[in-house]
Formats: sequence, structure tokens, C-alpha cells
Amino acid sequence: MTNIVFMGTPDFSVPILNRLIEEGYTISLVVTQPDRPKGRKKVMTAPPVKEVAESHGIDVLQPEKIKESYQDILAYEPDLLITAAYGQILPEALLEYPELGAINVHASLLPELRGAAPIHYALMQGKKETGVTIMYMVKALDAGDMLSKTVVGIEETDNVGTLHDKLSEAGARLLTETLPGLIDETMVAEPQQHEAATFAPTIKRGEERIDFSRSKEEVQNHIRGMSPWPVAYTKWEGQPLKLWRSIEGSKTHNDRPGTILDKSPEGIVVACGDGGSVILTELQPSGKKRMDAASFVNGVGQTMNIGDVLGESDE
RNA sequence: CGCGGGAUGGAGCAGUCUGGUAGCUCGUCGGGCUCAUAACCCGGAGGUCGCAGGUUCAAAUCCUGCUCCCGCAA
Repeated sequence: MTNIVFMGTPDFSVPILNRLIEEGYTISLVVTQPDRPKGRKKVMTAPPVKEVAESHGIDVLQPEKIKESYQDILAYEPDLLITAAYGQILPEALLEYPELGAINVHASLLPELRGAAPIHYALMQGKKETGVTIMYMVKALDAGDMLSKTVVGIEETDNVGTLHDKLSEAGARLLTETLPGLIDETMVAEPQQHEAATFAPTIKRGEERIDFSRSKEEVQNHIRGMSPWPVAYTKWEGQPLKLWRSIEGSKTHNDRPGTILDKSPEGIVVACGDGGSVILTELQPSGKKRMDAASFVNGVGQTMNIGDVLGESDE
């Protein structure tokens, strides 16, 4: 029986872990990030994966620094290490120990979009498809030989939330398809074309801000590539205005980027840099809950006028 | 005790400073107009004004305490 140690943290990892458990694999240990204070109230919150593990009576470790406490994991003598969005770089000693290796479920079609935020980048770059790759882990980030891949199409209406769920499910499926061949060692891994690699680094603070001087496609992709987390925003009357959802507009213009071209219950039409426009359909003023455009226009947005310019009141 | 905004018919808001008949934009229901309509006109229903206490002849409004929601920061 193959002794598996699973390492993962957020919602993305949950369906994958669940599938392993359903399929009857032996998971002796789950490693996840420590509980963190969450939200304004700073309530200590357990990672989603921990909840699942505990509900199945699986041992859980939550090392603050995996590099310093990997011996605790080796004590479980894993034959195979599986990670899915764990959140820390693993030391080589850990990667080398398991006889069957250490593999990762990554939410992109490698070698594209290596890094922590492949789902966001796939959307922001306007890709029509992405996918999940399962590969061996090596010292370099997401650069190991690939065992299997599955393609997932990106719909116009997808955002980070919907695409995340699709990829997570696809990853769970792909993993159960991949494991038999891996465990009986009949599967051959394929090296990545490193020169074709692209990267999807963690979203930095401030990157959520919309730049209306970009094209309507770029603005639109940025908004959906940030929703529902961390959420794109602009500035309006000196306050942040979060942009949860938008659609491409058909209106053209010669105005400055960010100019309000039209305002209706269907949405706020905003000028982009290429002469095109986007229609904001779901937004959230500072201090308020997110709301659709009709509600916005009926309330706070009453003071927003055609000709006003979004995104300029900074510094 | 990190800083700040907020809680008012189903939704989004005004009214609070300067106590005195519950307002606006929508939605919803009914009627009208129209070839027709999510458009337009007329009418109706629907609110313990977050909770508790206090001041007052009188509190959405002033005072005190509490709960919940959200933006920023971490």
C-alpha cells in the first residue's frame, strides 16, 4: 500500500484531497499552513484542507517553516508526496525522500504560468484555455518533468472564482487518472521546454488597480482576473471603488481613459485607452456591500455624472 | 482598544447637524395607453427607522450602552 503525504492549504486543494480519500488512497498525513488570524476581527481560522483532514481523522501538521521542520514529515515515511497549492517552498531533502517522488498539481499548462497565481494570470492575459499539469517537483519553481496534463476551456463569463472551481475539479480528476501509472511505475515523465516558460507571480498589493488607459480587452480581463479575489478597484471621489464584474462595451469615444460615457441600470460605461469601453455591472463603493449597477445608480451612484473621470484622484 | 464609513418598506439611498405627518430612484401589484414593450401615464400594497435604555409634551433625529455589515491598514 502506497503511503501518501498530502500537502495543501486553500480551497483549491480541497477537492483534490477529497478525491484521494474517496478513491481509498492511504493518506497518513496532511501538511498545511498554520491557522491564521482572518478578517477585521482577526479570528484564528484553520485552512480549508485542515478541516477536511480532521473530519477524516487524518494527522495534520502545520509547520510555520517547512524548511526547519521537514523531519517531522519524514517520520511518516511517505512513499509519495503530493502537493496542491501548499504555499511554501519544500526543501530538497523532502523532495528526495519518497521512493515514488514528490509531485505537484499545478493550475496551468506548463511550462506556461509557473508560480503562485496561474489562474489570475490566465484570465488577465485573456487566454481561451488553460488547464492543470501534474509534475514532479524539483528545486526550481514548477519546473519538474511533467506526468500528465488536462485542458480546461475559459469562457467569456469565467472569472477567478468559476475558473478556480473548474481547475480544482479537473486537477482532482487528473490526479486520480495519473496515480495508477505513477505508482506502478509505468508512466514516463516528459521534460518541460524551459525556454517557453512564462510566470505568474503572486499578485502584489496595488496590482488590483485598474488602468483605464489600457485597451477594453485588457481592462475587462483585468477585472475578471481579479474577481472575486483580490478584486479590482479604481478611485472615485477619492475613495476606492471595487469593480466586481464588467462586460465589454460597444461604445467608442475620444475622451480621456476613465471617463464615464454613460450611466444606466445596465451598467456604468467607462472609456478605455483604445477608444473602446467597458460596462461596469457590479461594483462596491467604499463602506458598502457589492451591488449590481441598477442598485448603484439608484443610490450612491446618483452623484456620479457622465463626464466624470474614474481613477485619477490618487497621490 | 489600529483608522474610517454604515444599519430607514423587497433593493439602493435621502432625511439626523437645526426633534414636530416616512421622502427619492427602482422593484412589486392593479388599471390605462399602444400593433407591441423591460417604454410611457395613473393608482395601490408594503416600514418595530439594527437592538436596549435615557432625555422630552414629542425621538429616525439628542445622550448612553450593545449587536451586525463594509472600506483601509495588518
